[in-house]
Amino acid sequence: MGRWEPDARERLVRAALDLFGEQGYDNTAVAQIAERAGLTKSTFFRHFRDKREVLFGGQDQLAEVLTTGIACAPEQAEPLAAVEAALVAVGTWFTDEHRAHGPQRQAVIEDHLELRERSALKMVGFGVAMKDALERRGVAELAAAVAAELGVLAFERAYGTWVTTTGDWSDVVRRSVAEVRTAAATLG
Amino acid sequence: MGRWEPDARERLVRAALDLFGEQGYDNTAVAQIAERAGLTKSTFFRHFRDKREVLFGGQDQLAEVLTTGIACAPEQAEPLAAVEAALVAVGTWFTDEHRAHGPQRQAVIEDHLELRERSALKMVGFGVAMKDALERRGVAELAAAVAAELGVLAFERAYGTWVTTTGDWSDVVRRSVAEVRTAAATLG
DNA sequence: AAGGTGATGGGACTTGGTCTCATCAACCGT
DNA sequence: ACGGTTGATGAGACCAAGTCCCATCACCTT
Repeated sequence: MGRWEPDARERLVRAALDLFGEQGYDNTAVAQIAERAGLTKSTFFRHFRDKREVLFGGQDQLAEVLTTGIACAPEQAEPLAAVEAALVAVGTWFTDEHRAHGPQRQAVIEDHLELRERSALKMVGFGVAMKDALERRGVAELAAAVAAELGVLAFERAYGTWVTTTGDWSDVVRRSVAEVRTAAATLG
Repeated sequence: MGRWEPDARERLVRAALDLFGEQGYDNTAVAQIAERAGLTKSTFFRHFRDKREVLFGGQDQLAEVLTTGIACAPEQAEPLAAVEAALVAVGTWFTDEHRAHGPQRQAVIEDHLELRERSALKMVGFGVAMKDALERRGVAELAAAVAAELGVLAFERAYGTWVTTTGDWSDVVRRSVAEVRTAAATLG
């Protein structure tokens, strides 16, 4: 295991969040993050692809959750229903710590272009994951793309309200999907 | 104007595209691009925010085209119709050179994560631009978000087929919007 | 006790990106 | 024609991100 203390990855995340809050994202060097976590720059880059990723770590698992969530949805469920099921399933992945650090994490991301960029990429990844999963269910390519895109939109909106309220994730996300669905239906 | 030759920006773009094609994106240093263009690293970064941006330069204008395109759409046009009008208007911005370099540009972007990341950010920007423009027309926030998102989807699909065929942009994009619209309508 | 494994430390190295100052061409008014 | 202004460029120092390679140490297995 670790050469000294365990949980190196989590220590790095916590150190990064703290330092970003204290002195800002740009004024914080990777070496400094590692130092506070009792590690070194080398180790940081073994755990995270780059400096940005420390704020998005683990979101790759989320794509898997979405994929299996759609795959395991009831067979007769229409595309958006399957998407909704998958988004609800994400709730089991959201930890309390996630919700606690949520706002401050979002704040850092909001005012740094390179972080919004990474966020955008993650969202695209979610969309692709959902689209592929839908197609594996037999949904037509175009319909899958549209449903996935609307799913991403619903997810973003749900997450935004979830981190700023006390509501239950499943409630929030179901409401969000319903809103997006009716909006899409009453569009053309 | 320029100290020596004019069109420094375009020369940089061309040099970058050539070098990326010859030796790959990662193996090409900014200094090298600048050198081939008869300039220096300093000048490169005066024209482009970073190395990636040389492949996406000018897309900020495109956001403006979308914004004004939506603003100038017929008043009684529903959201997606306004979006369609804006997307069609983009055709006047697409140059022949754009279409010529399109495929090779896309190829470079496709297999470099950092470039797909930048692309994703641009798309988000287009979405925001369209959403804001729609809201300024009085469209409800949610409906604007949905229409904008579907617009981005239609745009991406249209661009993908446009660069690989010989069709007219307005034809391609109108068809794409129509497809997305019916797909969205027959979803829930 | 000996060897293997996996994570870490450490440091050299490349390059993206910033910053500052000097330079030079074109423009403008006199 | 002359001198000052403007704007883009050149040059180089500088910092931090990210890569690479190898030594090191804890832990586990045999």
